[in-house]
Amino acid sequence: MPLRNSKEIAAHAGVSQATVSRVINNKPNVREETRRRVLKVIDELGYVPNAEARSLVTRRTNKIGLIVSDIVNPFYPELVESVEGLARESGYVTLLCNTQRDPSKDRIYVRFLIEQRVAGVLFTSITPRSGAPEQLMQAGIPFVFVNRYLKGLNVPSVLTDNEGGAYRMTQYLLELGHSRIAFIRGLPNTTTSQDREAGYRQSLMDHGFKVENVYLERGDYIREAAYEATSRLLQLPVPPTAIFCANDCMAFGALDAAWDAGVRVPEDLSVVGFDNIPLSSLRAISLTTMEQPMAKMARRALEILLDLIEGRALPQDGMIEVYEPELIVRRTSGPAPSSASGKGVRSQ
Amino acid sequence: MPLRNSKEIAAHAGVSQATVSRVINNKPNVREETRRRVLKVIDELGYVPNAEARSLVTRRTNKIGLIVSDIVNPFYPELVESVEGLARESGYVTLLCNTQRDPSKDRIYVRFLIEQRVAGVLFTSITPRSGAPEQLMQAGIPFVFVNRYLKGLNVPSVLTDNEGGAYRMTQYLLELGHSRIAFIRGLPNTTTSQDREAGYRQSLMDHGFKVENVYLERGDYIREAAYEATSRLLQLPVPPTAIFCANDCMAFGALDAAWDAGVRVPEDLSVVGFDNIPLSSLRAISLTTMEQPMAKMARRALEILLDLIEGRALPQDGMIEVYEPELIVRRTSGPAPSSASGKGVRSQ
DNA sequence: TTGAAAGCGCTAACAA
DNA sequence: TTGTTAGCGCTTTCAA
Repeated sequence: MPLRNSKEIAAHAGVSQATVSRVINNKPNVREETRRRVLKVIDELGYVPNAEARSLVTRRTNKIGLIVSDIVNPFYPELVESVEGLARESGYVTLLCNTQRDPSKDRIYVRFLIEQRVAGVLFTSITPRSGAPEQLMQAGIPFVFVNRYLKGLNVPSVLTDNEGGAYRMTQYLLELGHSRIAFIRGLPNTTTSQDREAGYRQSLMDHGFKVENVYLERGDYIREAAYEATSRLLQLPVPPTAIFCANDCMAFGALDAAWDAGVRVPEDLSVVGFDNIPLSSLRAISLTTMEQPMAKMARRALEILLDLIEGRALPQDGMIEVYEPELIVRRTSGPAPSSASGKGVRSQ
Repeated sequence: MPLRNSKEIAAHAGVSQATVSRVINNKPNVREETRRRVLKVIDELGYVPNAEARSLVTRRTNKIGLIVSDIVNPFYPELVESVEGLARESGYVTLLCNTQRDPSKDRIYVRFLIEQRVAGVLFTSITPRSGAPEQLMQAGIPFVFVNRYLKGLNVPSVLTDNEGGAYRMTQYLLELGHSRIAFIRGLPNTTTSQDREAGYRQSLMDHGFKVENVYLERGDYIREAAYEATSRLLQLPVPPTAIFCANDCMAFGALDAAWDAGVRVPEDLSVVGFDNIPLSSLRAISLTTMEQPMAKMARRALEILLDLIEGRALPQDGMIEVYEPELIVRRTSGPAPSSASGKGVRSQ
């Protein structure tokens, strides 16, 4: 038995379809007794209004698109939970789009979302030249960036001060006496990785150190790649005494690589990350990292999106909100090894 | 500038709306030249068909609902990725519903999904008496259970042999010489927790041991609760020598508690989990656990759902597929301490 | 091969 | 307070 429609409800209740519409939308000007009668029929027949038909005539939907690059990266679930939770509270349903770290999927997903006539889109993992923002602009659908953003585009964005955070993290390591600090990059095309690298570079330079290319590795924000990168770093003639990973996931990979190489952390090698994902606080990991207030940022980004959708705000130039990350010192970082002059840092 | 509609395309191309419809749906019986002309106009005007209007007339949508209880639990993202990925490949968009471990939200979400007229729903975290299955049945919307299921209801389900897995895990610990094995339950209303507990009990009994109530604790599938539970267990006059947690997340909490209590793992205490989430393989954790092939199970569950949706199958009695979990022995489990006769197991 | 017309389920003017 | 009517954007007969 398929679903009922409002015409059937109207017939059963002996009223017009318009009155049924007024009742289900809590509109005024319905006699109390009529309302009760209609509600009774709705309940008895198990009627559920059709949101698609409603959207067609009201020209508004209660769907929002959420695009993430890698739901399996423990960084994203908190963000997703936050967005989806607030969306539901606000009457919106979330269409999840997981691009599996493939920027070319952005276009495909955005096309999907436009077909669905979503009210707005939240990008957590935007990359340049995807064409996705242009598609949405042409369709007149508002969107907001969170986490990553695009430089030079006036899109409302909620960000962490990645450069400042990385600067401070690097400074923290320098103050511990480390002079050979490696950096493992995230995905090349992302502002998060670029800005963190910039902070790392600036901090080194400001403190009188040179950026050594051998200490720059690529990790693509994934654990396995960071494992490989760390293995390479540890085999250098003069290995680093500290490794700064552009996110926590990669730091986990780095810790594994150090473990397998017999390098003690933090005695021989300091490893630090960025994000402070929930697992980083496990006693057995206890990763030093920069905490991003992702839940808060995600909520704020959705708030802005809802303001845009519901006409409470217009996208203005430079609507960018920046949150400061916080240094969380745990047990994977420590003073540079005293014998830190050459191969001495390696215990194997 | 809002989006175009097919009428505008028709006008610009000098054809009827019906022809535009034929073109965008790749229907036959359109002259090649006409097709090209229409496609050109579509491209120029940036036309994107409206899925909602289409659904209204075809009476089918390409939306599926995915209900998870706790996206932040690292167990779920893999499942979500798998479902969402296959859904997109099959032309469906996924509406994500995260109940935040609150079964009463099931009803609210299902109502949402019915309003959206989703083509089908995948439950990963069903609990009894939510009313959600009944809602969907009345609406004539097919659904499938994966991970958790409901006994006595003939709903297609894709499951792990939780009881068998827990039985084998308990046996493994018994064979290591443990006689005081504690069990930390998951959420009470879930078949996963109940079945794992049943396997634990059966295994103890089959090997001539009694189930001691003091060794049964509640952990609700979350790390923090398992931390507390473990702390209590370790303070018992005769503490357990092994703790079997109903999922990996809780095992992480147990490891933290042991750490804080100065109890060595696995020398003084073995800790094992269930799931084999990606982080369990970290060297610093190295958790012994039962692996569930979640990605595979999720894909299979969605396949079944799509078969149901697209009429390739009917929900038959007992459409239940069971996968065997696999014991992964790592470093959190070891022989029972030889001094395992009283307080000796505690090092602090 | 193409077009005209009807209608999916709903809301919103307007009229009563 | 309630009903009538038109129409949102699309597909689908049926006829040409």
